[in-house]
Amino acid sequence: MEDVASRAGVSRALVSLVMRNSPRVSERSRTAVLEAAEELGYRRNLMAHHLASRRTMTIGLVLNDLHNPFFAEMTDGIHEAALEAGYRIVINTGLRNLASEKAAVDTFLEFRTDGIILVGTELSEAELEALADETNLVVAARVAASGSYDTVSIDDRLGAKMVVDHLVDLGHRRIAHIDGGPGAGARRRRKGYKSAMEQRGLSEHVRIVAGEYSEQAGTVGVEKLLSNGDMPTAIFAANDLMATGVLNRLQFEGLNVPEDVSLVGFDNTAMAALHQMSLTTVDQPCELLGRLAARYLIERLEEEREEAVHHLLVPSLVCRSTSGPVSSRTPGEAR
Amino acid sequence: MEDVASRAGVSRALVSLVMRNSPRVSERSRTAVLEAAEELGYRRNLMAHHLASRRTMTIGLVLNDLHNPFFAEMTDGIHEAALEAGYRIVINTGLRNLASEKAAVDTFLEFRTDGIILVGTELSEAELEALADETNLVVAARVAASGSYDTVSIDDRLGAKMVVDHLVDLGHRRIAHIDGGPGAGARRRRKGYKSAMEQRGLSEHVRIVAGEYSEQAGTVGVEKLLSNGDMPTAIFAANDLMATGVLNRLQFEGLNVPEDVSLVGFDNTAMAALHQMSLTTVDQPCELLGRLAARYLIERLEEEREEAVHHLLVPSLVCRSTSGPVSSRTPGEAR
DNA sequence: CTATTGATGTAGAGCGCTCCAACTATTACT
DNA sequence: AGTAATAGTTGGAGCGCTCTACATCAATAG
Repeated sequence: MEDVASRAGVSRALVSLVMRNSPRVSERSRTAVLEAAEELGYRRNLMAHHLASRRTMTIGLVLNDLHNPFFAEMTDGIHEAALEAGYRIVINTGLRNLASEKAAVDTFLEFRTDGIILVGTELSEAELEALADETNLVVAARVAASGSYDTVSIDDRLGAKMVVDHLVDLGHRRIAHIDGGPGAGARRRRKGYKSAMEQRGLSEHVRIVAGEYSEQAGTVGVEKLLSNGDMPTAIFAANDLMATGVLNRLQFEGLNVPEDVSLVGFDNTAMAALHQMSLTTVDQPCELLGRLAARYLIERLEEEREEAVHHLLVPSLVCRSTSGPVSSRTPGEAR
Repeated sequence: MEDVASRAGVSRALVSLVMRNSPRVSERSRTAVLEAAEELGYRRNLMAHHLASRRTMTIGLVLNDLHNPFFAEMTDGIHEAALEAGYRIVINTGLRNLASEKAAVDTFLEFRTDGIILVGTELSEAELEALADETNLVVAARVAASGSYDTVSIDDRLGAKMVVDHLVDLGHRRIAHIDGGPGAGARRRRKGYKSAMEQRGLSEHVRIVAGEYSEQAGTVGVEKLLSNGDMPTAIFAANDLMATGVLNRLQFEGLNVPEDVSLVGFDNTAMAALHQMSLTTVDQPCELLGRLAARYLIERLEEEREEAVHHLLVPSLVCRSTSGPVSSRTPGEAR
């Protein structure tokens, strides 16, 4: 910077002003500085910039699983909104395990990003609370009632209820759910499933198989269902990724979808819309969720809002071809 | 840091040593410092740390498209290798367009990450060369012979040749290729396709449709093929993502795969293995590619290697159910 | 002709850390 | 005891920037 300054015949401070394109610089010195910088191949050092200004204009984004298209779609929304407001995004991945997620968060904390957006976090409420003490926090794809950080999510419970209602309306009674374990919103989807089943008088048919948000878990889930009592006539998979595993395994076992077993997923990722899958699923407006998450974080930064905002979006059911009326065969002989 | 030092009854410099866990600190002062830090909720400031040490121990990773599972799988490999060597990864996305990719690169340059890994870049050779002048650079999923940066890739040409040979061996002659436009390796795949066709004496049947690495492009590609002369008996899509679009559209048009048209993709992403797709495709060892990319970059950093390394992996063909012998119907009447 | 103002420009302290050279305390060896 | 080596510790300069307070100067006003 010193070099650029002397080359342009101005002071270091002036170069700094030009770099931050301050309006109080004359056209003449501005171009002189810019030229000098260009000639010297000067590039400002963000480390020093941030250290001195105590602002990074950077948002840390922690994605739990790069493999799930849901996160990619959400990122698009966040990216766009952040860019519009002049913020830069830096991503870290949680790799679907707590330790890496904490490492990712720590990195951002040490980098002093202006704020953090957690998408699909597996941290406990207490940990989130502590984190919100240290930085500006927005949690996406998870519901919470905290007073110290914002959340943006769809109503997972309602989504699960829609699934159950849809299936029951098609005549299904024995509807199993393969859950998402510690995944984002998984608990709520499970609860929603359970209470909806009870509401429809099907408490005795509630059947929950432990899983996680992965294709693999879907495969395993089907195996468990098969080896373990009557096969249900419908399966509600906790997300689309898992649903692909379920579909795979069902077909492998010679079961037809939806004739023998109906299948419903959750997320409505691009994958679900593929002709080959054509999965009935619950739609989440991913991009909108992302935009909102970014917007709320930026609000905290720019307007210094302190009270927490909790935004719950309403999901909708997208009916495709993996769900259909319950078959006329006697239940259980599907195998 | 000052506070921690005085609380622990030592000097600032000692606290710094503890934070970087230097071995030349006595157990006693180490625990004293750690305790004091804990009590004060002290967290070192990476900005300052990096500024002073002129090392960031951070690798900038630019992914071109979060939506393509190929990138996710590759990231796993990079992440793992980097972590083992004590480096931290920060991701930025290029959003499949040049401007955002440049912005992503600029961010890393300004952040002074120790090096950059570009996965599936669309930058020109000249731009890469210039970039390699400014930082340590490894380019993955792209072939180049530069002397100033490393590349790690599979042999796209060979992969394309394998596809053509496979299809020709099945009796196909009219094999079309929907290309990947500016995408990583797309040019080489196109060239490989062309020269393999020529080698097999099928120059007259070479037919290339312009596309890009997206599902959408696959859909459009099929439309172009349909509306524009004889339908080929086989389609070679530039990557799996695009192949899903192709498959989709073919089925929508009432064409059976592989009876009417054979389809082969490229990448062997998890998607291709799904029972619903069961796509014949060229396998890229993504994780290995990632590991290698990270390793080469770290070599540059730690061993100050200067000569460029170019690592070309051999792809392999995975035959699934979208490719089969050419049908006996007269070509062209498939529709 | 001096005072006021607004537009530009500048010096210098400081952001939170690392690194170097130097210093002290301890142990080892003749 | 005397010297050397080793281990542990420290002050202060400096990383590359921003920010505050102030300086300069031409234009306008009184």
